[in-house]
Amino acid sequence: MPRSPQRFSDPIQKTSVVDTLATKLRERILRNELRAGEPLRQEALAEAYGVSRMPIREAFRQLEAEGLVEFHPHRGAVVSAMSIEEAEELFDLRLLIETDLIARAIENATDADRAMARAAFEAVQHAYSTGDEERWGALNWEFHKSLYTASNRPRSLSLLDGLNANIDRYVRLQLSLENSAPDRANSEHKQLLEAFVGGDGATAKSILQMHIRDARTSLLKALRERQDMAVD
Amino acid sequence: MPRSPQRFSDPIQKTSVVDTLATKLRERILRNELRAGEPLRQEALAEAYGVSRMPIREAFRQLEAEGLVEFHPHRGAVVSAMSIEEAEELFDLRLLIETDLIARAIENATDADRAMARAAFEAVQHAYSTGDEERWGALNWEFHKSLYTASNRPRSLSLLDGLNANIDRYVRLQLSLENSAPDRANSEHKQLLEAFVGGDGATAKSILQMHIRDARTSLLKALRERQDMAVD
DNA sequence: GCTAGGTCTTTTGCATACAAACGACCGCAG
DNA sequence: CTGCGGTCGTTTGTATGCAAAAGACCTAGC
Repeated sequence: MPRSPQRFSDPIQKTSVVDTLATKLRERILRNELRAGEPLRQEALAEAYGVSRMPIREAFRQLEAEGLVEFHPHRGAVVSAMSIEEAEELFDLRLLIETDLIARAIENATDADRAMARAAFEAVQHAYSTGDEERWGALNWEFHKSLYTASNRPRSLSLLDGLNANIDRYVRLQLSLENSAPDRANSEHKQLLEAFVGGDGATAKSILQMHIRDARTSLLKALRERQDMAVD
Repeated sequence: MPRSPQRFSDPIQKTSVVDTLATKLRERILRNELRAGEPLRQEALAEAYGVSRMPIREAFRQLEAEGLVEFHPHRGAVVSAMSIEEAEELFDLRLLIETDLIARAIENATDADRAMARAAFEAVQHAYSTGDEERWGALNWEFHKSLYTASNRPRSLSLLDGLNANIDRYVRLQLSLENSAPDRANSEHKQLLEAFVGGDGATAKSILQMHIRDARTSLLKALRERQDMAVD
């Protein structure tokens, strides 16, 4: 029942079906539309997206590697569980890796890198001031990444991308519970940008450390307060 | 041409075909039997393993997520490239994460954990003294992991597992070039074990730091000396 | 009433089939 | 000789089909 001769109405379609599916499913998991523990039926999803089960299965494998899905032989895939412990652990990993990267990045940063960081900063600010929460999360992460690109550490960056996706599940949950988080984050971002542009590695590192710790603390607090409805 | 009624002669077969394939392919990549840049033909591998292309593709996705394979739409999969820069980066990540974990682990370690670490240590020693190089690598990693299990950080551990697999490609290359690496590693392991068992977090952390840095240095040296034949 | 076993249904796992994409080769024109 | 376009072979991408596993339900025996 799918299979129109040309599969997409959108004329330009760069990515493969599997990647598209992975992106769509990932987004639904992050939105908590597909809840933790929920079984992912291959046939049902295939029908919903108008594809066969094969690309769905491959997308599952990808999401499994990202940690968003668990795949059990002969028992199918489920959205992976969330827990406060995991959130803590994810933040600690971010803390370690990001603070290391920002120091390296500052060593190598050129004017172009600093300009990019400033632009990314302003994009977050803008989303923040217009109250575009949906975008704020993504732009927030883009800003952080802009501070690390000059480190020239592709592997660490893609690892962080993965961590961020996982953390995003918790952050979105937090945003749905309480709204104060972006306020502090945004004021801290300004300091962070200044330190980065100023080229002071040690200061930037300690501000970033504080920044991530603050985010961690406020997230955990929010999650604990609504533990019942939030995780599991 | 595959498809005998029951697919495996070996009576007990816990894992799915995809996992088995992923393991076999991973091992071949680590052994450098499948060299960096080498294209992985689905049909050829399927025939070689007596399966169809579907599980092969799924195994590719898994290996891609582990960083051992690159998958390009409509152009197939190739064994991912190696580079000295990547080796450096991987070691730096290990350094960050492992030193953090060992401190946490020492906080929580029980007698059972310490006993496990000692047992793992002795296993490496044994492989070392019998010159069983093939096993030394795996046991070496098992020993390291035994120092971190008490940290109760499943996510970090599986992340490290992935890093280790990638590093293993380089380490095996090093071992094929020169043999001195395990000597120093083994003497350092003893100190490491003592510090861990002694419960002194700061000391253990700094010994581990040195240990990983030494491994990093000697690996990079070996790779640089034979850069031509080694990477790429 | 509760457990053990058996059948039926659902769902997965993998094989196969076919269409579309890519790349190599070849001829042709400049 | 070189660059360009078309054709063919190879390889990938995805749909479909079928066998086997897992789980639900139902019955029978204790």
